[in-house]
Amino acid sequence: MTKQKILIIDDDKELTELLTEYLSYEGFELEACHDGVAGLARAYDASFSLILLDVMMPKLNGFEVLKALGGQHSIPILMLTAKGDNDDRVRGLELGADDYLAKPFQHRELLARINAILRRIKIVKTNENSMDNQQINAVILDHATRQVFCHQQRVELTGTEFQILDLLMNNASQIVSKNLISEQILKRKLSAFDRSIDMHISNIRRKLLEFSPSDKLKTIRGAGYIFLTGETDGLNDND
Amino acid sequence: MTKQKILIIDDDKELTELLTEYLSYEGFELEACHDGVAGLARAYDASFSLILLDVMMPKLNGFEVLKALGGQHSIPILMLTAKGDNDDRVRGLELGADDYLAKPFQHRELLARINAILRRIKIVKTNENSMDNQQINAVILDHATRQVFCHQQRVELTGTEFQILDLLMNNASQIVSKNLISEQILKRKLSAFDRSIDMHISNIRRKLLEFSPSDKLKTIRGAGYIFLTGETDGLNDND
DNA sequence: AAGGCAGTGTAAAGTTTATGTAAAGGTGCT
DNA sequence: AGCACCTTTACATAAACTTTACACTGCCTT
Repeated sequence: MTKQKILIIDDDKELTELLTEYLSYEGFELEACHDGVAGLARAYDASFSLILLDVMMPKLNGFEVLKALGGQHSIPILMLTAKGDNDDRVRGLELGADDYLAKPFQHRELLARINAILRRIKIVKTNENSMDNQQINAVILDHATRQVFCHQQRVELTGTEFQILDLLMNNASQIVSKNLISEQILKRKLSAFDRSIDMHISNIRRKLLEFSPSDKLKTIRGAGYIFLTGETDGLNDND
Repeated sequence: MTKQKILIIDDDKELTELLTEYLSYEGFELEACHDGVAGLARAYDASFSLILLDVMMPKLNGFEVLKALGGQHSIPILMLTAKGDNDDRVRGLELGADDYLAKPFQHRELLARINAILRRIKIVKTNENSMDNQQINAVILDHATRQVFCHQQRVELTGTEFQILDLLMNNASQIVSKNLISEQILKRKLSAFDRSIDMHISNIRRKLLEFSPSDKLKTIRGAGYIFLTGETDGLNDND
């Protein structure tokens, strides 16, 4: 990953230099603006990961910059201020700031707050792309793409096979009856000589076994099937 | 949108009741736990949007809960504490908290901080899915001019085709069901033998293929379509 | 222990259903 | 009317699902 860029908007040049040095040392790339107008102009550069915004500034103060950005700005903003008073804090947050730190502050706290914001954004982004996947016993099931992986290898399943495997994995280590599978997936009562489910199970088994040494579906004669977790749950045949 | 749920973990029952009342009034749904163990158990319920976590608690304190959650927890955490000292704040943030508020606090500031965190998450999520001018897999979609380019070549799409491609690209690498396309774009329920979407997809495919060697729309039989990113995501047919 | 029986595994054949697409038909706009 | 677009129809094809058939396995009975 490339260095993350931080924009400092603060008229206190001594402070910006100090912060530049400290945060550079921590692995960020810094850029400083010394008044609100210049800062606002740079704030639209999407390459910044975060903005440190001072409140007391010439031309345009921090609150005015926040207002100009409209509260829905895509770059997170951490406000800095000499005043520590409550109303200022609330006002900044309500105008769209993500956090608020009163001067003077310890560098370490600033860093912790910066990292907290960036970390949260990263988590959200990651989660967006890989939400409802479950992994059990080397089998990964991805609902968004309807893909299945077994030991990191792509397994091609049909829609019904996918649904049955999903059902079994959602009830891993528990017996799932053919009856339930039939009603839940095939949307019909299981009738006397219906072998469809046996066939689907057989196909899932075969496809998974291409990439795995052990059978992950255990048959319980007369009762149904179990998806094995692979842990020592006494259900495994191969141990 | 449904109410957002907040989990309060704090042994001070008077405080949790007060906060429950206040935040309920502000449109949140609250649930309280009065010790770290119970709170930790509930913290895995993904239906919560945010967790308010007290530091001083019986059984398991706030820091221990944070540690147990492992710093990569998908639910944002706002720490509450009686101590206002700097080291505690930094420690909480470094352990994975998103923000830190010292007791006693004004309700309005708490609300402002909660909203700041939730707002940021919402912005990130929205941005992830709808850049105004996105390019995926050599296909550029420009909303401003409603133009589409494939490998730098202009592709003439009709309005519906554009909207469908937009929807698919906004959910690149994810299955988009015909049902969703129908309701979202055609503004009607997908009925039994409606083949419109198949036709639109067919037309988009044909037009894109004029300028690209590979089909960018993958059919998932019985489930829908996927816009392929072209990266090695295992979805491609041509590799 | 042998035999029978019901439940299961699976290859292969048979059937159904979803999709691709050309072409015709409809709709609304200029 | 002419045009652009959307929808419907129709048929071909491919994929998925079910049924059939037979082999096998475990369990019960005798």
